[in-house]
Amino acid sequence: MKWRIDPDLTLPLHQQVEKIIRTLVEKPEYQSGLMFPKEVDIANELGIARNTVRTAIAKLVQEGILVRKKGVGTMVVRKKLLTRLDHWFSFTKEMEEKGRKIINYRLEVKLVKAPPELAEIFNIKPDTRVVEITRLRGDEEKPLLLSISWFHPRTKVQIEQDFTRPLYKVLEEENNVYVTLSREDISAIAATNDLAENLQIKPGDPILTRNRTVYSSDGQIVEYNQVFYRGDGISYSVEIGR
Amino acid sequence: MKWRIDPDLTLPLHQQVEKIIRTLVEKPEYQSGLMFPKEVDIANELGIARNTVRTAIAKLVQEGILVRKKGVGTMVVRKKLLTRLDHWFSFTKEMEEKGRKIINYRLEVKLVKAPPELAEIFNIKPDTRVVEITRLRGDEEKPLLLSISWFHPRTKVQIEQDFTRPLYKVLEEENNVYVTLSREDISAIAATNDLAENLQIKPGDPILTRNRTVYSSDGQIVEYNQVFYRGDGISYSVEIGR
DNA sequence: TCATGGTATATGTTTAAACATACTGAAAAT
DNA sequence: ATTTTCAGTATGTTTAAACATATACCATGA
Repeated sequence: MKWRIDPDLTLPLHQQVEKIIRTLVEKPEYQSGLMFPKEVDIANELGIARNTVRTAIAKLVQEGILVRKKGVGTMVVRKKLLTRLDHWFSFTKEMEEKGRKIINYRLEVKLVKAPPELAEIFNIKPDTRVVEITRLRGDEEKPLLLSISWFHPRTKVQIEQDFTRPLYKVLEEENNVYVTLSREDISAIAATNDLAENLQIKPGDPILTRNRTVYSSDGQIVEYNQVFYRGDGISYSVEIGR
Repeated sequence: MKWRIDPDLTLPLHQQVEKIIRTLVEKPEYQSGLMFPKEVDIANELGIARNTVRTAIAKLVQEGILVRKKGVGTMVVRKKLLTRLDHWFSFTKEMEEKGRKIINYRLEVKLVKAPPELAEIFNIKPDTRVVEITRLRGDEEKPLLLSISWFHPRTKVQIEQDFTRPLYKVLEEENNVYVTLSREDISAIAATNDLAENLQIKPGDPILTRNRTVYSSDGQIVEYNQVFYRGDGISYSVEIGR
């Protein structure tokens, strides 16, 4: 048996393997899309059981660093990703858990020319036509958020599809796209006139925005999404002593 | 053309077990702290291998629904939790990844009487003394965030401790507290005079706030934390065509 | 040409068994 | 009374092996 124990004395084998794989992942070959060594090979190479390698790999899959596909192999996810799929609908879910019913004020699907910034994100030619979905959603009382999504042409999303169903289900069943990861940015901005009108607040009022880049299981961009939340719409924070 | 077959017919065993455990978890006995059945028992009860039960449980642990302790057993985490530990420092990390050096403008540690709202969250008597840590952090140019933390008396955090090190390390090594989960609320507000002065912006400017309740591995509250970010400090969102 | 079908391949599932280790609590020693 | 020791318990680790299944690719036949 091989003992390559570097730092810790008796670290579990699968954690040692995890470390090894973590450094492997950094190698440019794999970063640029080369198929990762198959688990059986890694196991043989290290002289350990396949299952031990599997638990190590599983951890990295769970972290969104590796993506696996049955019958195909394992690949390194290209970008640094921040959010897991199960974080996906956190905002909506959170609101639903608070007992608020979500209703759609407006749902608009159209084909538009990709603005330059979007073209750059998608890595496509500017003015390529992409599907744009605008949603204005809220509770019975008032609109709470404005969401705008664009889909990469690769996904073959059509404007005729039924977007009233949950988006990830539509993409899976109709477009054969499996979303798994997203990168997001959150910030606070002051409402523009346009946003203020949509969300029925005053221009300059605080707005919470979230920009998401959504990736499929094979690491390719599926969707770019911007959401604008009313500052008073999401959270009922307790303000403490100040 | 292929259509949908009944999904549950040949679902993997461990996923079926996962479902079973998910419903088990809902039972009030477990919600209120009763030790969860041990994996060997579950395995015998269902007549399957221990390993299969383990993979099912592992999934729920990963989701933060269950907490396990070697030699003790498995417990249901009491509250609905939103964030995983690895999401913990996302904001700070994100900034660091963007190449910005974070510097501390102010670090203040004091013993204060718990305000009523905090006392309620901590479930302690009002005016109980708790440790409060205030941090004003930012880049070379300007402060970016104001963070205020309070620690539950149970943690035995002392004002003499060294809080310049990463907080979770301090808690682990000095207080024997292992933080694993947090519940958070994010919203946008307009800057109060006090906040505006601290963050060097104008009153009324948008601020991103995040309120976190931090739990230890045994499901008890460790820390309550409020952070106020400059609206323009966190993200460099690409604004698209509007 | 295009659809069909088969096969090699890589991951996914499941079992069983042995040993390791952290924690608890009670008994024994100080 | 306090500490130490020890055994029981529940989870953690690791191996090995067999079978299942999704995918890709190639060969065959309409």
